[in-house]
Amino acid sequence: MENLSILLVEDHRQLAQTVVEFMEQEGATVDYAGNTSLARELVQEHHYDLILLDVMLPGEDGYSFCRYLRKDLALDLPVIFMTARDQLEDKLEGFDRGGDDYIVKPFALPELAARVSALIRRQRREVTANTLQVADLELDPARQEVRRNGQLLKLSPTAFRILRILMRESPKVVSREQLEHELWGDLVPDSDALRSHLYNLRKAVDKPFDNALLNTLPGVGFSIQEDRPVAG
Amino acid sequence: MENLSILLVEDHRQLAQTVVEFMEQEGATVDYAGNTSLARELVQEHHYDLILLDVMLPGEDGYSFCRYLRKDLALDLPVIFMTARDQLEDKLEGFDRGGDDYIVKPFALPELAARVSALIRRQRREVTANTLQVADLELDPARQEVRRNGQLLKLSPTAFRILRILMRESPKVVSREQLEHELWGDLVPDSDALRSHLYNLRKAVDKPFDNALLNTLPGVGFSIQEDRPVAG
DNA sequence: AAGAACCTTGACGACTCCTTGACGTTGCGC
DNA sequence: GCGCAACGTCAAGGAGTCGTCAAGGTTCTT
Repeated sequence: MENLSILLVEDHRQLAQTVVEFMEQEGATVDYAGNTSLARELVQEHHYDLILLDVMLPGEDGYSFCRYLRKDLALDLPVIFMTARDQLEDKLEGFDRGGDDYIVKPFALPELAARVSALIRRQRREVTANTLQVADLELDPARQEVRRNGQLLKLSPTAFRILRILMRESPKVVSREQLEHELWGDLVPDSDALRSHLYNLRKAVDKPFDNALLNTLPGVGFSIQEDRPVAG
Repeated sequence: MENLSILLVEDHRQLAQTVVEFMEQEGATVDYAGNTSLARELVQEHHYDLILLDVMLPGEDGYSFCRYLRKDLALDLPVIFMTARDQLEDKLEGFDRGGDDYIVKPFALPELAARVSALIRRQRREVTANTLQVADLELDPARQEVRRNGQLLKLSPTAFRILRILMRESPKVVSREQLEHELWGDLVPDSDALRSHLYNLRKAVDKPFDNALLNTLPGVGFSIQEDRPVAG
């Protein structure tokens, strides 16, 4: 649960506070919205690893908000519905709208935490310690080794973590915010240390080779993928 | 559920048969094992998309089998525990051993099916559609890439956002107010910056090609679509 | 205790992007 | 036809971001 960034959308103040406190105690950072209009703003401005979503909300309901996430924003982060509605049709609707899990109130907080972890682990491809591969680049999480074209690369621990994030997300673009939060949580360095790490990472991964795999999209983020042709 | 290959590990004959029949009726192919030694053989010889796993089995239990899958075989396919044990510790153990979901007997078969689908869709990264398409124009939000006729276009972040909105709404016309609000919220620039962005967008999207896709409807808004008939 | 590895910080130039404003063009109402 | 408003075109300026790299300090190893 470390350095997870979670958005909680829930109109019951009491329950919301309980969940927030528990999750933060587990090491997550939690933003809270009591309705979907605030949630819509938050979701456009920040990166979240997972969303906890109540169904019955004032105004727009949770189902509709989930659909908006999937269709309009094309966000594929895990969504867990949390609701008192335990009818089969309600659950089916939740999954049908793109939800990943559906937990009925009242629930035990540790179970919620376990479901969150399970979804994050799958999303981050941490179910097994299999090696990640992008083009001729291989990362072995168990051995803490990175090879390119069979050749072992020497990376600092932080550079390794960054590369691992970029590779598991490949070919998606990873925002600076997401990287920083996953690396440091709430303790992001004052100055722009990420730039230095990226510089060193590039030096190790791309410099000794012909084609670059690590791309910068100015103002957007970074990605690792083969042959991103530069347009004129 | 089409063409899914599922392994069911369950020692209760009656329940097993019910689940098999339901899942096959939904279009899946189901192999069945009443104990983990058979399951171990099957899993090594065949590919499965997902495993439905009872906890209490003769001999080795489900937890242990799941652990074996993850650690020894390094298989990352989704695993759903199906069991009558509803205690919190049991559930936590299930997730802790690498399970993706945990459903308590008795359960409704459609709910099981929904959970299976949700896990498959996440595993395959099919949670969201990955590209928007209008005519020969394709936009991939995750990669932050736009192609026309297969050719990668270079767009500024704002131009990209505008195009994304227009393509999402296509072939509808998007008003200037809607665009400005979605781009900047309440902080719309003093001068008419949108005009510049549209100009640059057009330069990238339409200029290098024969036919224009980006249309202006004076006093109304903008749209992106092929061959818009001239209004009378 | 000495040394190595590592992370952070700061400086600098280069680059990108957004805004702004100027000017020409189109189109519609009168 | 005229005038106004909306639109297309384009360049310049400034804010912010990025690549580069070295120095200092902390932690870890030996």
